[in-house]
Amino acid sequence: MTGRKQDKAFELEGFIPFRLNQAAERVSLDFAKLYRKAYGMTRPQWRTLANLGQHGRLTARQICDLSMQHKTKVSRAVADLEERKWLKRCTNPDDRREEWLELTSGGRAVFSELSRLGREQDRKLRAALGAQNATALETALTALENLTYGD
Amino acid sequence: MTGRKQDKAFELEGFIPFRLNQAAERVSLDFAKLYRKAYGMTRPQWRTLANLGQHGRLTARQICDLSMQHKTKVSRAVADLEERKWLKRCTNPDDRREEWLELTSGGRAVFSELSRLGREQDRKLRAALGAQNATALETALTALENLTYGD
DNA sequence: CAAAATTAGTTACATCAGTAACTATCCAGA
DNA sequence: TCTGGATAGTTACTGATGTAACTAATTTTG
Repeated sequence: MTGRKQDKAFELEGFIPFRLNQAAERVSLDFAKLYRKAYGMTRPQWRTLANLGQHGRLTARQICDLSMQHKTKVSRAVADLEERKWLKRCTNPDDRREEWLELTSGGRAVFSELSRLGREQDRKLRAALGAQNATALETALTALENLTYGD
Repeated sequence: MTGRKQDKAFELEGFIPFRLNQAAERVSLDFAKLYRKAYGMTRPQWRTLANLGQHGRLTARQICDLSMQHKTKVSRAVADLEERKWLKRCTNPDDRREEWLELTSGGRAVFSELSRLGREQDRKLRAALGAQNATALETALTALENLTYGD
């Protein structure tokens, strides 16, 4: 007497990984449109710039680790940002395999403007969620960040 | 006296859209590995198959709407799934632009196995989070799903 | 009822991503 | 010090993706 053509026991809508993805996609698309339209930046470029803006001088390797992006993505993002004169490279004289990366003043200006817009989006999101839901979300996100169930 | 090279006022780690993305990426990567390794499926293929498994007969347009995927993704996913004999197409005689899509018995078997694995991952995730955090997350996700702040 | 606009779905083209292979440099051990 | 192995970063190749152009069928409108 159970459903024949549908597997009623599996509902995408109740599946946490699915819902998490939908929510993240929706929320981050808004911000992606911003940096894409205003500065013609891709996601890896924004993440690279943001890490340099936040942490100051880093190597490409450190950006990979911090942003959990593949090294080819970072390599290409760095090349693009350098092309736009938003960052400068400098070989580490003590280990000439590495390059120190730093934002130029132009890059810092872009970062400053985009982080202003980011804070604004975050504020709007929190307002739309309400204080209680925002807190619930942060609690849950902290728990997710500390998960090790996959290992 | 404020930081010169870093913009202390913007911390990626406190930015909800960023954290949501990191969490979603991490969680869904685990399941993506599963359907990729076990069945050589891409994400659009899995989502297409899952929607057909859950809802029964659908048109490509309906799958686009339900899964919020671009029509070219769905078109390609449908072609691939048909190639593997996991779905069959049938032109709607009342509107010959549309095609009804349905899983074959083979497709239903794949869906059944993958949804079993999905439920298992969901269960593990909830267990790792703990009941309280899982509830907080679901509350927050529901709130996010009902957001209209972007419009 | 014929022309124009709309809709379902596919395909061509350009861009973006990851895997693996590559260069250059550094380090560790015989 | 020389040789093998590791590491930072780039690039060639291949597959995935979105935009826009396309075909075919339907609906709308004058």
